[in-house]
Amino acid sequence: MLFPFFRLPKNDSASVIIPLMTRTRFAPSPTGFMHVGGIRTALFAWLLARQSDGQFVLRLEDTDKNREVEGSSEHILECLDALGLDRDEGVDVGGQYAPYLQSERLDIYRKWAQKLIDAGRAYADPYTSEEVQAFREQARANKQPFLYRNHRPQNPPAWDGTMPLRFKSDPKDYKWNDEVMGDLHSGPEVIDDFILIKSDGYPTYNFAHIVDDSEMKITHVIRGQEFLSSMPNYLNLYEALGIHERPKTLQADAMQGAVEQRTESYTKYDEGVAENATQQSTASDGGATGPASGQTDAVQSFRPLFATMPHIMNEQGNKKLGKRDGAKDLLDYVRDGYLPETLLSFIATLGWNDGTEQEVFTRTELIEKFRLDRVQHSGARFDEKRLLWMNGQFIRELSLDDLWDRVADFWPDVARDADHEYKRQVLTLAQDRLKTLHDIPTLTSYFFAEPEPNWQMIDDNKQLAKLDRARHIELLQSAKSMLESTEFNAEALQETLNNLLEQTGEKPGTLFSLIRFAITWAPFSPALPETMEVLGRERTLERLQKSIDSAR
RNA sequence: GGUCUCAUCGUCUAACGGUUAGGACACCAGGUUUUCAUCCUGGCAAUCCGGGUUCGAUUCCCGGUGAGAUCACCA
Repeated sequence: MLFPFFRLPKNDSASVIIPLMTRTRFAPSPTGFMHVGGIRTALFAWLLARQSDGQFVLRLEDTDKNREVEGSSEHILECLDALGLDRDEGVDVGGQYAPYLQSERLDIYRKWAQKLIDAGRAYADPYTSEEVQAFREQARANKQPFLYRNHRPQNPPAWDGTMPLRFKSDPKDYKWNDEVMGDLHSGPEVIDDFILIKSDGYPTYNFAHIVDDSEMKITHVIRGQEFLSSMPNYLNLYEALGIHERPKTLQADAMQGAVEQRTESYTKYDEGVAENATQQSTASDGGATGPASGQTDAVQSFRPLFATMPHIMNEQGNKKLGKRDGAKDLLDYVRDGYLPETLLSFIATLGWNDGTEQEVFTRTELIEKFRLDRVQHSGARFDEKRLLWMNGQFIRELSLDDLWDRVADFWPDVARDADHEYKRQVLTLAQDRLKTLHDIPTLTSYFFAEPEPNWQMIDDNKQLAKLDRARHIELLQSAKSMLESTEFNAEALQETLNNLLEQTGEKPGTLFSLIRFAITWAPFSPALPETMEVLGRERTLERLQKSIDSAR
């Protein structure tokens, strides 16, 4: 019922969808490397912010000091940077709601917790973890779901910070709307007294994210399906904190107010024009939660909209993709020669499409076309073959200059000191054969180093195996003598090769394969005339002779 | 076990209740006067099952079944 987009009535042109001013956040915990699942959540949040001139916030949820992994904060930033997901606010760039590191916000959580205690909605948990565990096992033995609130202490001690602080829940039915999943509902049986603050003084995710999203005026919470079953608890906590759903009318007003100024907003990101965001939030009558709005305190109490992403499944399709189940570090894909554009497009289309038959999207297209209500409800499997195909598509679209810059780290060692212009020629030939930048060495090595003849390759070839060795040599000798008097450009070479074809009476598949092997000794290579042109007369003829000499 | 979510070719997916169920990846075949690749053409291949509503159901409803998630002092 609450849609983040407002569709204008159709006038003369096609209908225009005006995005609501959004503040989204990506809030990972620094507990290891990032995989496609995490980065997709970040991407969608980023797209939502960018398509509405909103803000994208990076918050780090480092409240579990036991699971924290050294260096993962830097890793997260590296991943976001690799895909060009820039932050408007966050741990690395600051912002008016700093700090964005949860471990530096403990006093804030403490303050909010105190409000709950004062209101009688939070209490100290007097049990030891062993005692709670016993309750849990008892419930299991009775085939009952475990609910802590069934053991809620009659007279809990005053909370001194050494015990966990629990939420005193108020179990009830809930109905709510999810921007992706649609209308959802739950019963009281799933609501429980969960822990707000742990005995080590850190808040749990369940508490901290609600506090922070509210303080940071987040409008859209995007997260995975694993949080769906916690939603009723969150709704109960929002209620206890007096944070209400954003009224529909206010939202509509906000969008209406934004209409005049937003009609051209799509192109602003690419043009680097985003600084009028604050003006707009003022103009939108406080409905848009711009930080500079004079009415932010009123806005602050609104609950964000929720968008639940389907899981990305492992390759067997039987489990949520996870770090322990073969999920790869996103940066590994970059190291393996996948383009950021590919990853962006691929990850976006993992559970989303625009309803047309378009398969590949540029960054700008994603910003224009992404819609939460077109996100899939069911989990999608990660298909590396499709990723490979898509990468080839993007590589072929690159200009030579662009490709040149990107392959700098992928050349084989033998190419290190090669002539700049020569390397560019080689790259030109290789471009439409590359699937990843990592393919560069296998595709180009023989342009830089003399290949070792390997007649086994010829004997393994179906066509060439039909001829005997003497014929192989005879053909190569004919080729060599004809090529000696040929100008070494692709056109002339092609003509010579055609003449040779006529003269020898061989089929192209036979003759050209033989020559190709004798020159490259590689399983595959670019077209023959072009290859010879780039190699040059001297080297081509030398290699032919060497191959003839090595025949056994 | 409780609760929640999901269900179209092998995979990713499209289809205001009326389509020969469309596209893409993969695979197979053919073509582009060499191979691998690119590119082009063609082929294979799907609505989980059972009821109901309807003139008509992939689509709406109910029930199965299957899959996933969750039930932490993790996020």
